[in-house]
Amino acid sequence: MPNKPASPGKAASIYDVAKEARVSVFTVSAVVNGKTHVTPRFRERVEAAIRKLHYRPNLLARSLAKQETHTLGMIVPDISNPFFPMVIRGAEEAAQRHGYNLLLCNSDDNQEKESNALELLLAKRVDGILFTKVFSDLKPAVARMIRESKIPFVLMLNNNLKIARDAVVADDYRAAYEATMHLVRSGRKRIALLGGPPKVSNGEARLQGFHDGLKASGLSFDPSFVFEGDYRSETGYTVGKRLLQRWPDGVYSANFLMTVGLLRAAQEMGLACPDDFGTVNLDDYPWLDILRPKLTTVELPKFQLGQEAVRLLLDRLAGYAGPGILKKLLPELRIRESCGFQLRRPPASARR
Amino acid sequence: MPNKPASPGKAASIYDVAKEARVSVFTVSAVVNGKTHVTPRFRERVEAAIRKLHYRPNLLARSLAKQETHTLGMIVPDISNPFFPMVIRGAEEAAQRHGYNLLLCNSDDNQEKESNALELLLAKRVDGILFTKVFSDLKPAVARMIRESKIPFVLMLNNNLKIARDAVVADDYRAAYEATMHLVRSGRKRIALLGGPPKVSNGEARLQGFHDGLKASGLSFDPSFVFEGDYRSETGYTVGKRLLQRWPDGVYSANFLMTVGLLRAAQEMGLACPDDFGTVNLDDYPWLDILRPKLTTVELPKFQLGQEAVRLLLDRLAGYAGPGILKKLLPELRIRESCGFQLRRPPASARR
DNA sequence: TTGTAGGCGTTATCAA
DNA sequence: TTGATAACGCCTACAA
Repeated sequence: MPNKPASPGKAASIYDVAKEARVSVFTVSAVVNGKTHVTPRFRERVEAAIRKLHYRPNLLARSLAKQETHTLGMIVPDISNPFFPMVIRGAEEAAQRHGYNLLLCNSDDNQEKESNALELLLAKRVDGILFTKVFSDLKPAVARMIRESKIPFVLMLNNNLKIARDAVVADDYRAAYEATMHLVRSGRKRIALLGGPPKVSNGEARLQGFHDGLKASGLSFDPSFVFEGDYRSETGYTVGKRLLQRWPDGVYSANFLMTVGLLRAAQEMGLACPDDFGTVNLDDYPWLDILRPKLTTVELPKFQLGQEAVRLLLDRLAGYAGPGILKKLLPELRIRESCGFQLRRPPASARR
Repeated sequence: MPNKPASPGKAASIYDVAKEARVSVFTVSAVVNGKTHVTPRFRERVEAAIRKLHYRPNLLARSLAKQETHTLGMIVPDISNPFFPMVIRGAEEAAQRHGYNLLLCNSDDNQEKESNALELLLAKRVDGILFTKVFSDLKPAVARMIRESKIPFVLMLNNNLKIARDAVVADDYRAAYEATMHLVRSGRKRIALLGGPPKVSNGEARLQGFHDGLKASGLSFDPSFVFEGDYRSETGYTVGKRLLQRWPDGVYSANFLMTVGLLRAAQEMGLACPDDFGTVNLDDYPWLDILRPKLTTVELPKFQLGQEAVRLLLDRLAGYAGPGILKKLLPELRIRESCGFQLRRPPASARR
């Protein structure tokens, strides 16, 4: 039974348009969805009515009817961590291009918020979910929700394929390896690692890359030069102090915020970078070039990270049912000043 | 007529639960929504069925039926501009606390994307919209959409109350005034303004604050020391070069990204901060303290900006129908090193 | 090519 | 306190 006529304070519905154009809702629907089966005269009448009533399809109703929302959920730890905005832009760009929208949630790497976010996304019936999980384990309840939900998940920055079938990660082994090699190339011999939290999927790879980089350079691996942080600036500071007390001459720091803390600790201790110790930092930002010294970094392709994740998700949505896919994104070493490395060696007199 | 029994691949509906618990959908709905009118025995049966079937209410259907989504739309120029994440967090926090979610869109300060974003939010039937608009004018079509939509809008960083009834902005007059005064206090006499784009709502206030600051200090206002940018780093660089060629000894730069460009330009020109020119930068970040010199800034309360905006919106949603409200957030001067100002004057021998 | 009517999963109004 | 049943706005077989 058709709805009532458009009341003054409410948005026009497809029925209002149909009545105004003296056609059926079917015809209106056909016009709105760009079907070709409509006679020009009818089409014009409908379009005129749409303009007149300022009709705008109700996406809620459409989603309910079609059983798909064309919306992708995305859970990130914290949008105010400067790492994530570009990941989100990458995801958004890829999603938009295929007619999908992004519904974003912050989890603060907190089990409960994570669970709430997931609950919300599932209740809103998103078509698939990008789950960015840097550290901490999965609450069993959350793991179960993922398993029981019938929609595809793509894990980001976490390669625990027991959680989801597909994942896209940075190649942490490679990043640590490259960083370590560069520190060695810059003449460093007592190299420390300021890593992420322990027991994380990428922690092992990073440690291994660090280890192998030292070995390949003929240096020995000393576990007491390995320090664990949690990617936050304060921790970079406190752990950085302990770390610097061991007098390393090189540090690989596994994210930018921790590097900020590390440099603050160094300053308080009267240590200069790169003179007293060199630094390679994971992940780069356009505004870093006003830092002195300019940071030598291993950049992860953040934008691409988001893009690829969406691509995997859309493949599943398009029906791909093959085995799980793990994409590793290659990091890129960007040599600047914080290691004191020069491609062209300075004259011997000026060498350190 | 009740729906079919739960098919294997689909989520359980309220009907499935009702059948499983041998009650009506009404009772299930009452339990789900925490009504008190349900007999304990019925309630238990329903809850057991919910657990068994992993039932989760479909928010699409609920929104359609209740004609409200409990979702607020938010349009920001660019999430990867480090200014906005904290604004978003503030808005999100306030929204969550009142049972609302945020649906985020990037406009890239681009008329078409802005229009698309608005269209999407309206089609998704959000209950209200936070519209962050730093610069550029409103396309007539967009202005019309806002006017015709029956939902409340709150404008952010833009006080054009012809667009929306309520708005929350930073006090740009005050920020510019304070910054200018501080530059003068630091002994600067040839002070330049690196502002935002022209013809923007806050442009005039900023210019006036700058002007009044000079006047109050007995300095004369020279229009050729006023430069216009667009809040991007590249522009800070190019405009910064022109600006520095006029040999100012102080610059008020109206956002962080432009300051980055400005400092890069200065470096290329062999100019040192704060020795050759002092700088006050609008808007502060926790990781700025590893910059040398540490930037003296006028911070805008970003988190609070988002919070207050949501508060205004929720007031409208709660039925407030009074006159429009314009909230101005007071900036906060944070004195550090980039002006060369010392609270405790150094011995005369060391003075500049 | 166009129209009719039933379904999507809720809430809400009336009866019972 | 509970239960049928009609909205909510759209899509889509199936019929005409």
